[in-house]
Amino acid sequence: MTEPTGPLLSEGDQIAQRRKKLEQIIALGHAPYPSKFDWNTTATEILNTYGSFSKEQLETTKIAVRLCGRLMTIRGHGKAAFAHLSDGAKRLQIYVRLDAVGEDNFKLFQLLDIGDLIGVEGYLFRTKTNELTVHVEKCTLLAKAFLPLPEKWHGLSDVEIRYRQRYLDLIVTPEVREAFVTRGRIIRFIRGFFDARGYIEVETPMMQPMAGGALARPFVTHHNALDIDLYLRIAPELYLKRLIVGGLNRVYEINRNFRNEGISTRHNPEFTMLEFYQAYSDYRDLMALTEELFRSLVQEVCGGLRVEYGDLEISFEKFDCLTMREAVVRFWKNPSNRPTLESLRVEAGVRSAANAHNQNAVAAGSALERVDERLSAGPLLGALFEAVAEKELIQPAFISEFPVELSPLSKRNVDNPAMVDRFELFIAGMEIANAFSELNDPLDQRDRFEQQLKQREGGNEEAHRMDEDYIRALSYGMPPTAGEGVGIDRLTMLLTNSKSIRDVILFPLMRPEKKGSDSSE
RNA sequence: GGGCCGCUAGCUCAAUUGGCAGAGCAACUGACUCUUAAUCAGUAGGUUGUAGGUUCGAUUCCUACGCGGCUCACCA
Repeated sequence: MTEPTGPLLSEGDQIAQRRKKLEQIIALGHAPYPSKFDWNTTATEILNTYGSFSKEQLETTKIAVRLCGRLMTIRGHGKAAFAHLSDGAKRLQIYVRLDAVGEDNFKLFQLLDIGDLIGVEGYLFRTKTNELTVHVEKCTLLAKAFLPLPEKWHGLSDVEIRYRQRYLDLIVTPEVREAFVTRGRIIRFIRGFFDARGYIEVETPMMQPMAGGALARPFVTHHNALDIDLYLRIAPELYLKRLIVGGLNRVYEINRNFRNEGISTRHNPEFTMLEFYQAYSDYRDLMALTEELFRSLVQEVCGGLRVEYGDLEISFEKFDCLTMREAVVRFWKNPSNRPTLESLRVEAGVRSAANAHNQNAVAAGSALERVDERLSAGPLLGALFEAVAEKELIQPAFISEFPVELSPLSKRNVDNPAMVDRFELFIAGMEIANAFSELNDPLDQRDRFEQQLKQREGGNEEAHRMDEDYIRALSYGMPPTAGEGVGIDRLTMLLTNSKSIRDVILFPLMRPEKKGSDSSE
């Protein structure tokens, strides 16, 4: 026979077989790729509606159905066959027999493969084993699958293929579909939550002449007509606060941020953030709002306030509230050199704590992370917190009292200007949210930017840049405002019990697949 | 970027000290009109991630590279 052309053929014999079958189907007079199937129900709908109907009920009231989906299994018995049809969400069994569909249609059915998309019409009945099944009277090919699906029993377990070919993962792994359905519900719930509270959803630039609002390295791109470099945003923060200046007193945005950093189970270069800003409020107001948001969200999505996360059980019934200093003291491992709350108020105390911590770290081998004692007092406290406490914060905990050096956009604490009015929410050892009272003093903001510039000159590529227009905006007067960011991907991980961020991002960034070999073909 | 691990048929996995590369599912041929991991009989399917090296002989040992996973660093 003449060899069919095309790149697919080189991938294996099964593809050639399926192409041949399609030729035969066409020869039988069927359209290979019809544009429509006139369905009136789905597998999910049938199972929901008639799942409780008895055999007798279905016999007396013959329920006619037309549905379509993907063939997931076929069990042939000569002149009859059972198969399962998936609508994406659920599978419904179908029963095709020669005397019910007729000889021509049965020929078509015999040319179908697992993976094909088909439509069937018939009526519902229950089999001997009491499974709700469609007694098919006619089946139609809607699209042929040339590539075989992964094995029906073990499914697809190669994670690389799962991420690279997510479509395939979605076809054969029901939990994956579930996770992304949940992600959609989470985002929808959040929108409803803020809409109900008078917030306006806005969209601010993803491409910015200067990447600000966070401390991170940006991606660079170029606009040809203006001949300028642009940065993919690392945060929407400074734009959202410009809107507060403009009188949009409550705004939120759910959108992508891009950070040119490493990839891990908790980091994807593009990730989704919720940011919201509320005028005439401070960070304490947001703490209350955050608790309310999380409790109602978890209740809605998980049906209760306790969720399983790996080996952990997370309870959203109670949110802990600690200062950074308190957290360091509480989770300090070695009782013989544990610092006191008071000692961590002053630089000397922080330094001796850092020194003691590093001694503990040496004693503990590689189990404890060391801190860089060259840091100044504020960042050193932050480093101590990360090394000592962060991973221990399993149950929801607000951490407050951040050093000003770590927070160039936050308002100083009235009583202690070395600290800012800020909190972060930690759950399962992950930072989930970050909020603060926004710095609205343009002079202080300029000073903070200057400090950042010095760090940048010192080689810190993540330090913030000077944003003159942002200072100009603040100079028109910004009301006292509180703002918060919530990492949607990590939140989704928690609520879908996913241990990798890649399991909640449909198409996580992967190194491109290497092209098949050389130029000789 | 560092460390550790993995890569064998379309999929899921085997292969003894280095000695003919196998099974199940999927596919193909045949039987079978209530099966559900359908069953039964038979057939085909491989440059063992890539490139080198050691060896009479490499899936197995060594080196480099590629891709991925976990982990550490950085961050959210």
